[in-house]
Amino acid sequence: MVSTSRRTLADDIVRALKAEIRGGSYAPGSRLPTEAELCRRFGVSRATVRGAVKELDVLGLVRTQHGVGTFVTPRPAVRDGLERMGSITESIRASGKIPGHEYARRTLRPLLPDEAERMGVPPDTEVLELRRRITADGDVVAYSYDLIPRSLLPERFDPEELTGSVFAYFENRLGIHPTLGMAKVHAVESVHIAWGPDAGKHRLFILLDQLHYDRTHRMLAYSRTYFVEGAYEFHLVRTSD
Amino acid sequence: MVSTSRRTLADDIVRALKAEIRGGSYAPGSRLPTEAELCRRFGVSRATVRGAVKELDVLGLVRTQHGVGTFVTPRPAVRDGLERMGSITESIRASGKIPGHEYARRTLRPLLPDEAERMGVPPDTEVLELRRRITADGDVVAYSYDLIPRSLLPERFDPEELTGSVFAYFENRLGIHPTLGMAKVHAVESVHIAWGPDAGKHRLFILLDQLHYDRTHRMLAYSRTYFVEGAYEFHLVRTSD
DNA sequence: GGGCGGCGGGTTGTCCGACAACCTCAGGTG
DNA sequence: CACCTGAGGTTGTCGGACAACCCGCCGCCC
Repeated sequence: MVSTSRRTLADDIVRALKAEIRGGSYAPGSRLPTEAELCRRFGVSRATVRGAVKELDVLGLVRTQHGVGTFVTPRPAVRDGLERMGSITESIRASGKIPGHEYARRTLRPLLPDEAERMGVPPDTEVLELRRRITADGDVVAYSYDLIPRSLLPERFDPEELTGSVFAYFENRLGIHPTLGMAKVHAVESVHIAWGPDAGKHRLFILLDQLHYDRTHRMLAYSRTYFVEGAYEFHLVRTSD
Repeated sequence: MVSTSRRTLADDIVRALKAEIRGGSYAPGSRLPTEAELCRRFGVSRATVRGAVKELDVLGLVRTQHGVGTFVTPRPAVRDGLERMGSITESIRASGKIPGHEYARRTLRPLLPDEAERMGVPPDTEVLELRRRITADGDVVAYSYDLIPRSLLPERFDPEELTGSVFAYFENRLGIHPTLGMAKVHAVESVHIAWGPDAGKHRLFILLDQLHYDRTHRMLAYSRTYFVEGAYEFHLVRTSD
């Protein structure tokens, strides 16, 4: 959950209810069990249940009504969008296609001064530079350019072992969980971005110029991802108070 | 806040603390007063305070640590981005520039079948069609195209009274609060979008193809906003659990 | 002197029981 | 039929208590 510590009882309940809601156990708009019932079911006090429900409320999964009950919010068709941090690979797989990665460059080099400033790290930091293409069912979806601080990588790091999703590598190999991304969005038209067999074929892109952090605000990576216009569905859920 | 009802005590506390945090009353990373202190200060029970702090936690404004305290999260420079629903006008003003609106069309007409399907309303719905340019210090920032159901507008509606921000019109004149937007993002290259004095000058845009809702999921508007690439800083804060 | 461990105070997490505020709906009343 | 009233159920708030946890102090031991 949001807090830093281990796992609290409320967290467990949040996870359980999240899974049920997303899994469709409750029809959209239907009532959640009352707090008293949830107490019995999870064997915790009402204070704990209230904490969990409060979180689901703030997250927008449910809505509470004083004196009535709490209801699962009828979500529009698209659940998560661009505002949700997540692996591109994963979202491709979710759309029923098979993701692929083709690496063109995996080299260690010192950071240039302007890059260091953009990333907010010392100028002499050593980074791993990646260039790759991300594909879905063989079609190029995005051209990506990433810089990852050497200090995050294992002592004995072999660039060859980085073959698939960078996101998955962080999660599974390094035990690092990217949870925050700060991106700038641009429309880009250029024939110099695409390379490989499709060089020059794509020329219109959505650029995500992005800094990645974990929950402690440690800088994890700087990436520029050029999504081929039309090849990737970009959704965005926007909210206000 | 998130819940539907009036205003709860916890809501008031959330607002007060939000204002203080955003206003910089607490240094980033510093401690929030303890729950006990907040109880005394607001004259409420700990249950209420905990509800408020929980919300701030989930919203990412603070972070609680069991046995230590709760701390305001050190926010990166950019606070809100594209994922935050809000008036374009407002964000222009926030950047220190003066927003302007130039309307080219304000007409009532019935909806076309494909538009109706996209908006999820009956095919014969009458809508107000708007075409306008949004400027900052006189420079065009975006070309916008909006459709608003006639049923939301006052009985006696004069198109001429809609002169500035549509967002502000909703809030102030109609008492309607847009809180949710579902957008598709595209990169667009075309010479046929810009009109007026700058016709043909702009040809690269970021398109936000968006449906607006209020908190009860009532459809408020369908809009296509073409942001002139480079004229508007697009930030996006992405998060995961 | 330096390192280790325990202890105490402070803070958040959870529990319990109770009441207030609020909504719904059935039934009565005019 | 319209309106009021009340009972019952649900969330919001209250008060007090204890558990789990973190930190720093202090004394003990080597």
